[in-house]
Amino acid sequence: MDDRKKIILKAIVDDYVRTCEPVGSKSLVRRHNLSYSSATIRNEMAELEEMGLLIKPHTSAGRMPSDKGYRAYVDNLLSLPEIPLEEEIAARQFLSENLREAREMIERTAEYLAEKTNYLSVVLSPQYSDTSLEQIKIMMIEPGRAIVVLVLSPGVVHDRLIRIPSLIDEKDLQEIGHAIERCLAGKRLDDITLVTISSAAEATDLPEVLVNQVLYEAYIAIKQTERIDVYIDGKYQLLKHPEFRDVNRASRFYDVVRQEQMVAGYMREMEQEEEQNIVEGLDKIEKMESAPKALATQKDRPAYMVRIGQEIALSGMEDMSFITTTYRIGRQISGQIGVIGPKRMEYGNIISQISFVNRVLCDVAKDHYARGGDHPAIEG
Amino acid sequence: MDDRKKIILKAIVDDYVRTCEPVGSKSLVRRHNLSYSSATIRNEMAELEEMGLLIKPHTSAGRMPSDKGYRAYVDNLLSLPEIPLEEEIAARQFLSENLREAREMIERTAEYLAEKTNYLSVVLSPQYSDTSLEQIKIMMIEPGRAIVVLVLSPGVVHDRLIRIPSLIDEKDLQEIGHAIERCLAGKRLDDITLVTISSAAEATDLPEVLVNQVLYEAYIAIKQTERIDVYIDGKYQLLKHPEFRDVNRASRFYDVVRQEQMVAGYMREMEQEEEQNIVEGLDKIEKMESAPKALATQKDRPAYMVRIGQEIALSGMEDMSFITTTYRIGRQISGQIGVIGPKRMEYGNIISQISFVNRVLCDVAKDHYARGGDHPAIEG
DNA sequence: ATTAGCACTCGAGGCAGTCGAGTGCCAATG
DNA sequence: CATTGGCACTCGACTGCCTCGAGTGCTAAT
Repeated sequence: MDDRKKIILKAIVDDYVRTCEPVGSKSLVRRHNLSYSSATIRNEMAELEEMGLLIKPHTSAGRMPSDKGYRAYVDNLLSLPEIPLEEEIAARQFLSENLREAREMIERTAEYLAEKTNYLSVVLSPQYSDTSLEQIKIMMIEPGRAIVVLVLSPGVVHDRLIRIPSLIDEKDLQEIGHAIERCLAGKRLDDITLVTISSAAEATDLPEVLVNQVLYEAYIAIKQTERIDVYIDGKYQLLKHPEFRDVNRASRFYDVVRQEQMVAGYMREMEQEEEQNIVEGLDKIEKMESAPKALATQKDRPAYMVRIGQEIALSGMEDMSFITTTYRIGRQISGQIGVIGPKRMEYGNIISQISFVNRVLCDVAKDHYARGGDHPAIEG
Repeated sequence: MDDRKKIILKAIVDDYVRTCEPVGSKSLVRRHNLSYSSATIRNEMAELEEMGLLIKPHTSAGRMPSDKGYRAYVDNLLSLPEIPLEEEIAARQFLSENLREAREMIERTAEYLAEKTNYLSVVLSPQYSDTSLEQIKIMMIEPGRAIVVLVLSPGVVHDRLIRIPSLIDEKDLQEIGHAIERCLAGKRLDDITLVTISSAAEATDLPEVLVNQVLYEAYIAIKQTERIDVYIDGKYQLLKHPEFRDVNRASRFYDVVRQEQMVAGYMREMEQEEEQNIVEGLDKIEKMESAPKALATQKDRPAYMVRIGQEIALSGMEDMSFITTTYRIGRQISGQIGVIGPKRMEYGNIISQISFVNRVLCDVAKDHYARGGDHPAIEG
């Protein structure tokens, strides 16, 4: 593809993204001050159409990008705007202000991204690979009920209410708790199974039936920590985009979004693929080719993935584009950030934003975990 | 208003709710096999219009109910369908299956209601009036961080991560925790203030600066338990209703819904009013008049409130109707259940549903709190 | 290789006419 | 005297027709 074709394709995509209307040769020349006549453009357009990059809604209309056209645009023609410093300061402030729990950080990330992009944002809570259980405490609430508090190695805390046999009293529970802790503390989550945990039973003198039930509940609580939490924001703003005029289309889309766990699962899959692509991508960059779906940017800057239309393997999303990136906090913690919008999306801008947010989130998180107990003094 | 007018008004509202189209005299006669001619109906309609119960979009169109028309319908003409027994069994099952935390119960209530009504459902987490603090435990996570676990009198558990001075070690923290518990246990939440809690400082030998900070954080954690959690479901189904064709209208509505805390606050207000109305309502029922906004049904059956159009004091909701009811679990716990839909709403059906769900929720909750530690044994 | 020019296409928008489901009103009626 | 049949009128929805403008592809000239 020669340079002129590239310029024209880029111009068409840019215009179409702005206006949502098929763009014609004449107006393209006018709007971009091109140094070719409209006839030339027409010829080029015809060729681009033959290559499958453009489509015409009907004979006498202008052209709009096909999925393949967007693909080419994203892979080769993208310009990524810089995020100004004052915005960085604001974002950092927004994410870190009055921060207490990791959950809030994730929620705010989703909120910020939705706000800035006007599309739908999805942020997955961190997954902990190679994480181990540091502490486990069980506390009596009342006869029959207790709370399990788990501390994982990167300082993450989970808790869950459980039911226990009402015969167990506070002292018994303490004892069982200590037994479990002795048995599991320091173990990797993956290594904790019903079998490992049941060995804790041997360390107590209490009747096995009682202990076993507590062990089982504790086990469930531990496994529960691996659930992915999904934070979605900006659901409604999408309605403002013209492609959502069609109610059926909108409904079909929202039917997918409702199934948050499915979206989350899909994002995790994309993460795997992204990792592969980074490797391939670096490879290709050396050979001066272009990476296919993931653009691994210079080291230390986060990579991202773009899925366009049919490429999204979630039925109901065929008309959308999905941009994701993986955030990593230290080695153990990783999660996903994503933006979903119409195919007619401001790719450059969104990719800048998502990479930017990724970076800020990591910084804030590191800060959060590092910062000790320095804290404003008590008032009143 | 004579009986015939009532029949006609009811027929018009029913038809309009079904079709969303102005209903004319002739088709009304046809559809309902009325024993009057269309001319008679026309005369009656003209009078109903004069009374402000009906409106015409233009001269030669049929009539549709005005806000006041809906009001009259809801207050006097409603027929409340019975919920069949098998649905009751299913609902009970759905709400109580594998239930661990109270939160899940509320979430599921919202889900069930949205599913059944095809409108938007809002459920507020319980508020505890006259609640006291039963236990408070503080546990060290790592230097600088701890978790506060609070148990309130109806067996409700809250927790929150806090920051503490990193100089404090596990033993100190225990000591402070016990001091707080001694000082606060059994106290009503309303009676706990920064002053009461700070008296706990005197019970320890630790440096006041350190203790004060923990006390402050614990205080925040306690106050935090009074936050209202809002569970909303069915946001998207509303899009399927024809009144949401207009994107601007939809956007305006969603702008309100996004502000969940505002909606929650408004529902709490409605609760107050409902209580008043029940009293007045009972009064009026004795005098054989009709209650205005809240229809206090026979004792033990829950009351509900209906707000129609302009009556909703949330700007952006003028085109909607809002039905709420208060659930009460025992004396101390109460919360709100609501359904929001277009004014053209199946009032009878929704009111039946919402009252029904209220009843089931209460039953399940009582069950949940009563049930001891009887639980399936450990497997594996 | 580029471009000016021309014939052709197609959707959007404006206009007139028809149709159907309404209405209000009046005079006839049991 | 409440009810009803009949009639004239209204208005939105639909249809067909026309024009306009922004496109296109193709060809011949530069």
